Amino acid sequence: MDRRQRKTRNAIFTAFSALLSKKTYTSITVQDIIDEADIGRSTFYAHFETKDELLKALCTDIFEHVFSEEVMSEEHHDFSHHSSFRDKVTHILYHLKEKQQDIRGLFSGECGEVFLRYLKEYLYRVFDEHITAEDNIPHDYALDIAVSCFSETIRWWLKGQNGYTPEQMAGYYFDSIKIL
Amino acid sequence: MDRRQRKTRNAIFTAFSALLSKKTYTSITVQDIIDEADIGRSTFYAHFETKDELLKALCTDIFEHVFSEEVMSEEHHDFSHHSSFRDKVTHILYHLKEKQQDIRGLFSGECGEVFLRYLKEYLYRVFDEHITAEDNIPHDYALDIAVSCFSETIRWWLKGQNGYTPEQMAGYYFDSIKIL
DNA sequence: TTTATATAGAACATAATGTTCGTTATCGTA
DNA sequence: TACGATAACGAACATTATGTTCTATATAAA
Repeated sequence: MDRRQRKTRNAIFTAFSALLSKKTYTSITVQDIIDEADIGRSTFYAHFETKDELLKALCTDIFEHVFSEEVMSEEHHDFSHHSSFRDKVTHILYHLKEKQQDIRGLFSGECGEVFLRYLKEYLYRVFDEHITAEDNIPHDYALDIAVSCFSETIRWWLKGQNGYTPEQMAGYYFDSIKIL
Repeated sequence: MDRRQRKTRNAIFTAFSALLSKKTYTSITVQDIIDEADIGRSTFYAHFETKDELLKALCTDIFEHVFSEEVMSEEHHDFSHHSSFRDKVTHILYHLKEKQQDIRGLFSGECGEVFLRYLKEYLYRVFDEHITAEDNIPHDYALDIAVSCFSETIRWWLKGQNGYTPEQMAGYYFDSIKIL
């Protein structure tokens, strides 16, 4: 990828993230992004067909980090092997904490729908093997519940003052759901 | 309220619901609603300032029924007294089933965000007194989990072929969550 | 019947989207 | 470092949807 393209793409992402922390998704116009990123109009459309595409690209960008195996900070190194499901969950929470600035704006408002759908797509893949068949309860229902409870846990965590550690949140999560 | 107003308002609601089952919220234009409802342009704006206001009004309309005490069908008469929390939940599920045609379109797509926020507002009020303090788990977190798991239960239920009864769904719900 | 008001519908202003194209700047490479 | 490719610029334009205004007409309530 051309250095100019990388630079522009990055400028758009940064501008978009900054705007999302100031105003709501629908109220942000392409013009706003162009002004904030300080790029030409046609340049924006050369990169993204629509504002929605940009949102999706930003989500993909974030999730590629959040669900990566790599270890960023020192402190959560212990959970990176994630032998157990609980360790895996904790590992994801550490990654989310690192990206919390970018994520906060995405959770609320109208783009929450898109963001959540993407988040859940990833979570379905990760959680699937860990949800074991329960008596009477349909498997896909149990998976739905496990996934949406976890995304709700993330939302609650990031929305607050964030005085809780990833380990604590994993604890709350596992203490709330019977089916885990 | 003038009979003409009632008629128009109803035509708009019906048209909007019909459109929602065909296409997505953002792709629906005011013009689409006007055409479908067969009303004049200025008439629409006399009733609703924006498409979002219409969506909110429709949600309010539906929830006023869903969370009402009244009993519609015969079969769920037994749950209308809702002495226990479980009975109350079952009662709500019966009401949701009656409105399922209107609700399906609202759950998916971009208006899902708005619909869910409204749904959860009601659920918070209903559930609050039934979520008792647990050891270690913050009360508002427990409430969040209870509410979002229930709305996910509803989503899962209405999305499927709906071969499950309200009683069964209440059962699944209570069997999934520890904190109830 | 009368009075009030809701609706129809055309015309208009506004605002955002998305495209086009000639020019300029920057990149990767020979 | 010079050259060819291509990305960015930015003005101009077409298109589309929004929301407003106004007058004539139809319908409701009394």
